[in-house]
Amino acid sequence: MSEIRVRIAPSPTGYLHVGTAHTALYNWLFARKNGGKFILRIEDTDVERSTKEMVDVILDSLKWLGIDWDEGPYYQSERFNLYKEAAKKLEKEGFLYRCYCTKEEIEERKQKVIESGKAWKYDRHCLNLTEEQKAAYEREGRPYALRFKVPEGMTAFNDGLHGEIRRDNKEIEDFVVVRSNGYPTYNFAVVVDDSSMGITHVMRGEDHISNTPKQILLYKALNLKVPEFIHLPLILAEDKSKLSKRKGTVAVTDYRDMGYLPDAFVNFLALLGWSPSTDKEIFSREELINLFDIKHLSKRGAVFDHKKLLWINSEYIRSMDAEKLYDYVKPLWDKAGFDYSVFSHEDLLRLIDLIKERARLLTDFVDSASYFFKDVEEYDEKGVNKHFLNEYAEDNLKLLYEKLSEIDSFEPDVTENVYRKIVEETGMKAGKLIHPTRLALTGKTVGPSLFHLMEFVGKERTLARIEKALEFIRNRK
RNA sequence: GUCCCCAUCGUCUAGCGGUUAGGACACAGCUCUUUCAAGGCUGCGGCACGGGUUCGAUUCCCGUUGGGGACGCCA
Repeated sequence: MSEIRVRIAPSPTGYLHVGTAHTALYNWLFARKNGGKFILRIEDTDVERSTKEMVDVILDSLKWLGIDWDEGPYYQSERFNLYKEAAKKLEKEGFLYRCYCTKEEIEERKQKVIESGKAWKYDRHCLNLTEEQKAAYEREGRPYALRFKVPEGMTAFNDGLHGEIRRDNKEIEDFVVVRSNGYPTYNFAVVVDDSSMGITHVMRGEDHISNTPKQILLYKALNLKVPEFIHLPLILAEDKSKLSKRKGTVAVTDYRDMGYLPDAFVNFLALLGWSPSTDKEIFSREELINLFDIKHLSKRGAVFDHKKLLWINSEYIRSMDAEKLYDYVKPLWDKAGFDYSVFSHEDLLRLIDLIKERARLLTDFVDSASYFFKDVEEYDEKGVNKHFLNEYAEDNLKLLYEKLSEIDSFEPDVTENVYRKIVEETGMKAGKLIHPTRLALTGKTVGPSLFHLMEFVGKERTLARIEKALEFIRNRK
């Protein structure tokens, strides 16, 4: 059997869409599983809308996802000769004809047909031109597009997921192959490229099913080998329609910026429309590659479930070791302007271990951990009412200040011992000491184990913050 | 409107003629606990409908309904 060659062919008219990332991933897994090649091709034949910036974003997104390519990126804009040649050949052999219709002319006729309640299909106006008319148009210097003359008959293919899909050619209009500006259209460029790149399996979204017969017609006209087609179900928005910009976040870079881990994101994407038939949910890349199999693809579109993504992400964060996490977190701390020079690297790692138990997003390492690096600016309002403005908080904090001043080590068992002793001696509930302290030290009512976080806040800052809290309480009373 | 695709808990899914229809997320409750998470336990909840085929259909076939996609000189 010959080598498997697959590709992803994003269009640089926007960011890398999660749907594109999804098909990229499946193609990549398929190639890696079977020792094939994964090729990247940039489909930039739409010169009006394609930009270099988007090419960079797409490349960055793929890299972030850890989806590496073996060949490319190829740019369609650099392969015009191939298309030109193929078009010339097709025209010479009578598969194409020149269409001089303008957009407006077509639109006008289209409207009429639709108003009369019929389905529109290009009316072959230019196929039926007389020689005189053609000559007149040429003399006029009218630009023309090249259309494919769709023959009568039936076009069928065997989809790797859906089985046989057939379509009456009557349903297919004479589609444009080369635009009047000389650029090839998608359907044409794809065929030329997939063929010349030796693509054996075309795995793409099922929104391309309707393009496939057109492409097969072109393969046949060009006398080329037709690849295998596998049409993947789409990723759906909450309302089950195709996921789009309007319906939520679709750019891969946005997920990166929101604090998702690439491995978690890939894990989530992999499970959207494919299942390894096990009870497991968390898979390493290697496992995904080993388990990936077209037989276990789903045919129905899958709703992008943000809650599950979040859960998977938190699973990854919790099980990742601190050193690795540090690489992701450090830039975020820098960006937030945190001064972490008071901590040694080892301390920072232990700090990460402490925070990661409760983190769901990488941004949580900033949002719910600022008190390790910065002074407490404000207190949670509900917490103030509950833990500060009562009959015991002030006295307890005063007492704690005193007792904590007397110890030098702020290791968890030492500080905890201070609290336990007070509890023992006074018989009060530990919570009456712990909750006010937490609020004083962090400004929050939730967070890691108090004695563990206290270790990192340290004696000096702990005492200062208790003092500040006492002042706050006095002012509020 | 025409053509095409799809159909198991709210969501992602396992299932490939005989199962108490399994798991995960979410949700609810309990538990653990210095808070919040995490963890543990429990609960809620599903084969769209109607015909066949068969001793027997979630599973196979047909139809209905529902959802989605494509109908560009976008990709």
